[in-house]
Amino acid sequence: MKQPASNKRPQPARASEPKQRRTGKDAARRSVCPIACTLDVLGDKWTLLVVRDLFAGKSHYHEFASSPERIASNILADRLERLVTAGLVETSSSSQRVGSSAYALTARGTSLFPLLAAIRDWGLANIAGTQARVQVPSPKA
Amino acid sequence: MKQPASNKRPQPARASEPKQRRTGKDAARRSVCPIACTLDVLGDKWTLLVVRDLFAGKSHYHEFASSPERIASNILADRLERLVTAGLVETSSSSQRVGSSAYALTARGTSLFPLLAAIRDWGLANIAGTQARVQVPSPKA
DNA sequence: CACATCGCTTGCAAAATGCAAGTGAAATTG
DNA sequence: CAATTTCACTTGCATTTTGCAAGCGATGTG
Repeated sequence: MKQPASNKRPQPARASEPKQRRTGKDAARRSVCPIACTLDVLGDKWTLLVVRDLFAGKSHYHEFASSPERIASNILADRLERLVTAGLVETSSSSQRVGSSAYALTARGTSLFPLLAAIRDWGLANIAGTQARVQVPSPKA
Repeated sequence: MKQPASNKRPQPARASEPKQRRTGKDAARRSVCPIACTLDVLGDKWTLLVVRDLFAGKSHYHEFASSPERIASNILADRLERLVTAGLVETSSSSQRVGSSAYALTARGTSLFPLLAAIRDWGLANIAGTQARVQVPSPKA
């Protein structure tokens, strides 16, 4: 126990602070930085792959699940739920099944295209062996 | 124990396959998709914040550590090491300390700027309360 | 109506993360 | 120049997230 005898900051300990751990779905925003805030939503290895698949025209659970990266089923369900919560994806209940069946990007989700394109372009230019597949869904094919 | 009696795929079990778990630092590439490959390198909540700080001119460990998001020390050390391994960052041994002291983006690291800008722009446009700070390091100030 | 498929859940082990507290060397200070 | 402070990390540990396999109910199909 070394106590340098000064420099103590005993932290008054307000009794009603829940000791916020910065993790979990309800984690507080880390800062006001737009990069940090975007990463709070999209910053992991799977979310943007689901978005990529949505841009590629996929809409069903098993289509996402059968992408070459083989996302685990529980992770996929979690990411879809988060994307819906974040307002980037909506479940079109066209066939109104029990579980949600068809997913689609919202307008806000579609606005991710430049971001996704920048990531794709960087990968193509900087990682050997990568191949482009996703195309811009041409407005008037 | 319900065994549907058919549809069994007993997986011949080649004795010499190490049962690759797709996690850890040496995880294999998940696909040839440039987006997936980029996320293999940058896909987490912290890596791009370190890159952001590097673009903002920071170069020392304690500068990254004192960013508003308060990255944990062990995570910061890990991310810097990965960035160096990935060839995006180098330790300039200008003052040749024991621990590496000054970090800087390599040319490949600098090429991340459009990606980072796209993320920043999306955040600014789509997440309320975000504020831009990072500026393009003007080539001829 | 047996069976396959779809859209998820569940259980569990392994890995990553968050946090606090070191540690050792260099720089600073008295 | 001894004492302290700062810097750049490490370490230990609890909690959370991930990966993987399996299961499960509700359709769809032959």
